[in-house]
Amino acid sequence: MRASDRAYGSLRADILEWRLPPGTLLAEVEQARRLGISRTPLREALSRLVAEGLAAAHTGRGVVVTGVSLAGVADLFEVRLPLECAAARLAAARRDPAAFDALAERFEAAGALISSGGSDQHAYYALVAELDAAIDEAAANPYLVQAQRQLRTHLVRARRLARDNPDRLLASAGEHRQIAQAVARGNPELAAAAVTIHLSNSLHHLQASVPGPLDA
Amino acid sequence: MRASDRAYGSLRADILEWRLPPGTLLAEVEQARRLGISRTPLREALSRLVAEGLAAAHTGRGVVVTGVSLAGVADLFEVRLPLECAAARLAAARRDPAAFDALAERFEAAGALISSGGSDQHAYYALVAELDAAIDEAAANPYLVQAQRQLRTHLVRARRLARDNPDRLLASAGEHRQIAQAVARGNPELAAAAVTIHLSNSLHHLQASVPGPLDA
DNA sequence: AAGCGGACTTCTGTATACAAAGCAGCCTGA
DNA sequence: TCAGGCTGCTTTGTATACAGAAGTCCGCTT
Repeated sequence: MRASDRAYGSLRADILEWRLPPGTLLAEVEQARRLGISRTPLREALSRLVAEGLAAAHTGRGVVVTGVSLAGVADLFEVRLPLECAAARLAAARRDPAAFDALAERFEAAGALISSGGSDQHAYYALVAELDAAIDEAAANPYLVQAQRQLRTHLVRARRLARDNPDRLLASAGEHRQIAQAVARGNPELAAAAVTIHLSNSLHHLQASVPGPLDA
Repeated sequence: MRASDRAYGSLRADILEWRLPPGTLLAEVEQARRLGISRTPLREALSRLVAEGLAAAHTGRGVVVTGVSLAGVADLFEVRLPLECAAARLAAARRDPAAFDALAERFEAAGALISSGGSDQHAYYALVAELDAAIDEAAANPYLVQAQRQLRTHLVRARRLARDNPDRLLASAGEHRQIAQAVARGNPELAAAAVTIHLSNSLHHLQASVPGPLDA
């Protein structure tokens, strides 16, 4: 594996998990030393982060980790809604029913686990990622996948703005189950409706649980 | 201006205008010599092209210019439709009426110019780009703008698959006028409908006028 | 004659050295 | 005392040299 790929993955994970919080200056020599590589591959990693919107280049001062604001989250969902709906519609038309039936059952089990108090938030988000991946695969559209990937990257950071409580997680599991079921049944409009409901609730929860906006 | 930026812009324009046709191998040393720069900034330019989807990295063999296929165009429009509709809806809700009234009039004038036989295809596409930019600005959503930019890049190349005739250009001008009018009136659903009609016709024209698919 | 193996060639990936540009801090002059 | 400019220092941007890997071509073997 290339050093620039490792650097990119490492920095990306650090930013997504807030180990490198917004506003952090990513100086080339400093980060290169930290990751044990030279400046050349590090620069490539940084340019990828900038292209992705996770960092911004300040002329003459290096790149800084970009911020996540509440207004930005609203913008994010304005684009997510039509895109996720389109993905769900396509997936419903082209899906393998068995795969989405299985996912629906797993979301039902996850709901039971959450309500019994034994939930693992990390595992739950991994399951959500599985559903997203299954929809992407069923939609079979590289342009859609790429656009979704960009948005989901920013979504991961936005999640940290809200503190998920068990109630919301339980509701979310139910909404995801509905999405999986609709796709499994091959009903595009039902799938789009389920996605609309989920994203609407998700955004509302985010906006309601954030104390104050964080700067950029 | 940085050398890597110039190289990126130059290569991007060369690919979009088919001076570097699909399948062309972009060897680092060769391109660096051609552009009069060293390999380091050239590599950065190439990585940006790869991230954008205009080139693909073949391990051990450099990067090659990606192809445009008819199937790819269908995928492209599957994503364009929901995204452009969303942009039109947002623009209709947030627009400055005067700007879009002016654009509508210019499309009407362009239609008259086309039907009189004095059309300039390049100038017409520039006008279309102006409408796109106005919608982006009115929508005021950076995530949307970025996603659109990616798709439109590929669209520019796809246009070369079809040979535009004056009839299609005339119809296109009318459709764009309808979009501009709908946005000017502040009617989101009307704007989305106008966009749907335009994209549907546009894709149909593309698919009907292409003799055979080009490989990747 | 055809398939396989090895060495050569050429390419990318990485490191480092150099140059240029921006910023900060300080000094000087009014 | 404040404004302006200058110096030096840090930082990025670029070039080049080196190493590793992959592909290719030729020759050998079967």
